[in-house]
Amino acid sequence: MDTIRVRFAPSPTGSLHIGGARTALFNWLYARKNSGVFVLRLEDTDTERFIEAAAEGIRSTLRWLSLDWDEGPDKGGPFGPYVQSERKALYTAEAQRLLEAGGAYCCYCTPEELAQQREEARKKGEVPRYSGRCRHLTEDERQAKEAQGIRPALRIAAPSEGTTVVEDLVRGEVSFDNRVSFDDYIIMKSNGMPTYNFACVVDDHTMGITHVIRAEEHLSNTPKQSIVYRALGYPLPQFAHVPMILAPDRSKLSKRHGATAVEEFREEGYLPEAIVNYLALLGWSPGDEREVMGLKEIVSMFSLDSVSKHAAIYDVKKLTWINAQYLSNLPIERVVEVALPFYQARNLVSDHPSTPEMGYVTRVIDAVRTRIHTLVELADASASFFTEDYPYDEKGVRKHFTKDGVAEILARGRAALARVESFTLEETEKAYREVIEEMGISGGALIHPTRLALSGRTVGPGLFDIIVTLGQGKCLARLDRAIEFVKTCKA
RNA sequence: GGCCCCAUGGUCAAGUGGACUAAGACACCGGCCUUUCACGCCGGUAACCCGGGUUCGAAUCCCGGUGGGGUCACCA
Repeated sequence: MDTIRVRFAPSPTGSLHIGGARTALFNWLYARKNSGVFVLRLEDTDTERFIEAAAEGIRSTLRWLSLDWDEGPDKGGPFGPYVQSERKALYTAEAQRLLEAGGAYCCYCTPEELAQQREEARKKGEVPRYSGRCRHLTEDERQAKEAQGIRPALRIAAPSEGTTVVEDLVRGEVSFDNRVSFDDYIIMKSNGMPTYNFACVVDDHTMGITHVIRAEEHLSNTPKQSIVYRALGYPLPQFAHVPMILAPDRSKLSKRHGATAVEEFREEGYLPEAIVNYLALLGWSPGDEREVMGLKEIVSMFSLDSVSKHAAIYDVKKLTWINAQYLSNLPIERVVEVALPFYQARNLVSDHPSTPEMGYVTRVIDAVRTRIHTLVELADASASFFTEDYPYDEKGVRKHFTKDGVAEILARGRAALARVESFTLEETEKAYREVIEEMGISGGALIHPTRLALSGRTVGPGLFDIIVTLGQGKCLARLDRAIEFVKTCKA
């Protein structure tokens, strides 16, 4: 059996959003599962909307998600180039071949005329369709247009009767009535660039793509492409139209819906492991109760048969939960690796941390990581471990610092910690328990003010984890500062 | 509007004619654990869009309706 070849073909007009990422993921999964080849191709035939930086942005996002491609721009491969604007000659040649075979014709209508025709059709309540006006131009008429210097676009001579059936791996047979489903659509623009429905077919064929896996929005394009395949004499690939990802208001994803770009999730502190895991679960399921799965496990389970047909609405809450799962269960080294930039951006950790500094960061992260959902939350929640200049939570101050005798209690705690020789979890806790017993107070009466004193917060890791992580020196200094602060509170 | 796709809790989703008194997860609500907050554990609320068929039997098959989505560019 021939090697399976799939491709992800984004157009560099913006950043990669989660819908595109999911399509890329399914292609990648299918390739990896079947020992196939995953091709990346850039569809940049729209010179108007092309954004220079977008191509590299998309590539780096894919890399970040660890969706690596076997052939593509930057990487090369036997079917290159992998950028459509560099394949113009190929499209021109194939279009010419089609023109000569009578499968296509020159259209001299201007975009303005066409827009007007559409408008008129719409007014009359008719379906806007190209009239076919230029299809039957005589040679003289054609020459006249050429003489006027009009650059023609190329239209395909589409069949106007019969049906076109698309064989789809997730939807089965889908048939389209040729009389009403499309008209003589343009395959080459007057500027010499191919349109999507043409370039896509030429590339998929010449790149040996065996399975076209893409979002459902392309399903109604498929009969058009199918006609191009036939007209050019290409064999048809397998098609699989995967369900779309919709915004929470059930509409198509757009920038209007807040964070939809993968990069935004990255900035908010989501891990690639979590994003990829969540995306895999949107429109696909392993068939059992598994949810938190690494890419390797997903690959082993993946199949187009188990891809669902209906669109899925994405739910940030579940993504956030998965993110939290990874944050607390991934090897600590990995969490430190991805978290470090967030600490550095806040100037909590130096740009080139020393070994002891890294050791400290690691201990802090390990103490805090089960309580937060994102890396932003992680850095925020542990900020006070890295600065002596942290504020005290206002509500906490009212609750714990204004009680009678707090200064005394903190002072006793400080004295107890000062006496501890081996600054461990067991010893520090033992010292504190003794204070509690001696003073005849509840544990909370000492523990809560101390947490506030040491971290400025009322929530967070277990108190003795905080104490041991900070170390004796910092603890004593922070308690001194808090005791002074408590005194000013009363005044 | 034409064409196409889809339809299980708020969301993801299992289910492929009898094991459905319909899994599981997120979210939500209780409780337990605990020095706080989380984590974890236990429990709860909540769904087969509607109407016709087919069948001994339908969430599952067929038809119609309704609803949602997509698409109808010299965009991809």
